[in-house]
Amino acid sequence: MPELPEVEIVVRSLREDVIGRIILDIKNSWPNHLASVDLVEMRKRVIGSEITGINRRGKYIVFDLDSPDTMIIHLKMTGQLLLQPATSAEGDHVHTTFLLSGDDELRFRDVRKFGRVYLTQKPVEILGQLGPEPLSESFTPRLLNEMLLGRRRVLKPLLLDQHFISGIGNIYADESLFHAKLAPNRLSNTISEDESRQLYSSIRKTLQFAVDRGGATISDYRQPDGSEGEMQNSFKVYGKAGDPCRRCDGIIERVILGGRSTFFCASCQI
DNA sequence: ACCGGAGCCTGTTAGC
DNA sequence: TGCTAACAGGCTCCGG
Repeated sequence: MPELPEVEIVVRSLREDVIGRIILDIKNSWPNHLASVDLVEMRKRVIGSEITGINRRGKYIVFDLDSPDTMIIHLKMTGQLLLQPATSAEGDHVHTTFLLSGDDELRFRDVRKFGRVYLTQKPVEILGQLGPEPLSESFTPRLLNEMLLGRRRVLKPLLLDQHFISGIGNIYADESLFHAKLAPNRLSNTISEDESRQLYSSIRKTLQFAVDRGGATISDYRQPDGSEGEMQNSFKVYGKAGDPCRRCDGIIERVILGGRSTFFCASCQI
């Protein structure tokens, strides 16, 4: 579900409301949610710790604690992190809960249960393989051009590869390729320098535009206060099969690439 | 190195 | 209306 913009919104919201709080208790009703240590170990190492920082790396949410441990959460397809009064009704599909000082609970709701909570003293072992952050200063047109030429892979699946660039998912890959006027089945080593520059700027603009709109709510995504994003109203191709292209007289098509639904206009994406 | 498929899970929707 | 199959924002593992 959530891609970089959605995770970024969650992180900003939690950073505002959760930093400085103490984790007082942890509950879990779906053991597979806890990826690196079980509940007993997790409680032993985390209860009593203060949350000192919250950051995003790719689609991972990284909680700094005032202990040697770092807690890392991945929402995968349907995960939500909700900050709610501890006295409020928990609702369905909440599998892991953190009771925080201030009488609020941070609730990890996750319908499909793909999400994961990691606890580690070596976060680099989880985050170290990720590709560059597309919105960071160090991600430059020149770097992207070199990265594309260094591979011979189909463009769309390559954009989804978190080792290549981190944070892009199925929606924003398609939207970025549309804005760059590039066909999703192009091979990366055939992208010209000019096309590469177009792709660079499309990725940056698309992601930043989505962040500015609070992310996209399709079914599950919510901000931690429960509110929805607006970006779903601005999609140009994602989920638009059969619709007229917004840029030319073509029709948006749906194909499968790398096992994922891919929406594009075959007339103007070349 | 890269690709395709299966697997992890449940809920919703499209099609018959 | 009711059942079944397909599909969903992610990612990892495996075999070829």
